[in-house]
Amino acid sequence: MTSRRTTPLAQPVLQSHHCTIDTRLEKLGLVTFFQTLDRQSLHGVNGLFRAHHVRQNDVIYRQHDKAAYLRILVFGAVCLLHHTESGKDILIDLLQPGEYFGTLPLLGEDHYSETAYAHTDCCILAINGTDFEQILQSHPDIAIALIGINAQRLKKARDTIRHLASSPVEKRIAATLLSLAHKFGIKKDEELLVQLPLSRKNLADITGTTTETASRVMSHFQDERIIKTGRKWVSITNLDALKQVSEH
Amino acid sequence: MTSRRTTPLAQPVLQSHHCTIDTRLEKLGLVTFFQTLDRQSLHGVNGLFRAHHVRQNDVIYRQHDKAAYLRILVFGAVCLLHHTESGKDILIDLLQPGEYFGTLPLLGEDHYSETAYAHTDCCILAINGTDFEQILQSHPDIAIALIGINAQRLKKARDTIRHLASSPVEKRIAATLLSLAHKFGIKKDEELLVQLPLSRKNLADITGTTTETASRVMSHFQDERIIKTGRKWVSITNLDALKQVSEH
DNA sequence: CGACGCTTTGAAGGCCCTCAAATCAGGTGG
DNA sequence: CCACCTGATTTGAGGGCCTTCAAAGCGTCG
Repeated sequence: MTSRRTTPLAQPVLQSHHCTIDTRLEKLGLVTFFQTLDRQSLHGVNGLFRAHHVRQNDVIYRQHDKAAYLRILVFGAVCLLHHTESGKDILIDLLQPGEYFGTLPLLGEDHYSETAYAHTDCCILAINGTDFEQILQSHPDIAIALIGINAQRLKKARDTIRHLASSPVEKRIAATLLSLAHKFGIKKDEELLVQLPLSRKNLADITGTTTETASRVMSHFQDERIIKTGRKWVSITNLDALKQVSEH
Repeated sequence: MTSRRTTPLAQPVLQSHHCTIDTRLEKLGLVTFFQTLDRQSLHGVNGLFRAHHVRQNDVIYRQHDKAAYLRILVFGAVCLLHHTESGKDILIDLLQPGEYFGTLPLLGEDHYSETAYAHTDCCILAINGTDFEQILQSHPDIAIALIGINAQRLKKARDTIRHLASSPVEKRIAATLLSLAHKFGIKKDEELLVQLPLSRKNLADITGTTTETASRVMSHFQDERIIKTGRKWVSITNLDALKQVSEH
């Protein structure tokens, strides 16, 4: 290690083996709505997807573009965000491998209502509307599972609304850190490291506040020994204290 | 008219004919996810629903109750709201006839995540999980339509998030009035009357503000001749001006 | 008519945004 | 390996939007 890096984040690199048939099948099987499929059906479904590699910060699709593909993240992290007329961005979600995104006219939306970009280097599978409709028509189970996933997402969105409408910034940020730790956290020593580049601006866009306020809150949490944090990384050192703040 | 009522709202009364077979079929057919069914299938589906009458302010189900029925509103208006620990309520949605609400474990949620109550007297159809699963399994079209409806709801929730995170109260209230007018508005003279009891507190709970602030904004709009308003009613007199405020 | 509850209005104060500038980490190229 | 440069983060001061608390006004219903 001759490097001077101080970030504790692992920096995974996208390699060819991430898109072998085996990995693809594994990730497809991970997607909740394909979980009921056996290996053979999975093979059939796999053939309908095309794989793409995208570099960090590359845009995958833009808000208002015509909805053309449903996508599944195989490797990396994808960021979904809304642009508002006022210029402020809202970070809707950060996705991990196995999650789906994008939409299709078939699913009731003619245009993407958010922009998706590669938060890190990514490998992504895409399927068009015709092929996906074929899958849904022949596997009602998958359609039902998809309904369930969407219900979860709706619930999550409503939680966000509740927080925005009734919680002060400190509480919202605490709740956001907990949810990110739940999704991207890995145990490291006695800490819970959020394995994901996460800037103050990212945090601000998730919680609907400003970079400066997010910074102030994070500094405060660090003073209280609840977290350790640096440039684009966070590690939670006192989970209970953070929960306390988020519930207060 | 010997009454001293000054509210311009019509006060529809729940009567027996609202739950005749014909009305039930009509409303079932109205629900987006049953739109593809022919009359005969609709008859079959209808047999699986049970009708209930509820009085204004009666609770239909409570947040955290075990999810047991999917419901369809046939007559009246239903109000969905979240309770927060801090005691503040968030009004998620006001439903009109033809909309569905409630959920089922089948759809990915074991418990209701909001409370539903009758905003006016209502007639409601309910179906249990077993029967609904049977419908979904035999009609993939319906499952797909349901996915579309949920996508719409998710989109709407994200719009709300965007507004809460980046718009001042006045803009949020203007947007809310427009959306309510779109859903419940009826032309009356040169105005657009929102045919729904709507208190300042209701408005505040939808927009994530307080009764007092909602009142101040509404008074301001009335001063500007954009709306006419009174106890639990609103009528929009200058739609363009309201749009202007909401877009600013 | 009388009372309850919805609505309005006022004043004070706090939370958070805005604007501005300094500091710092990490990558780059010499 | 070091100096520089870019972009992220921190910190401060000021001010505005909204909430909170209080109290008065007024429509509706019994």
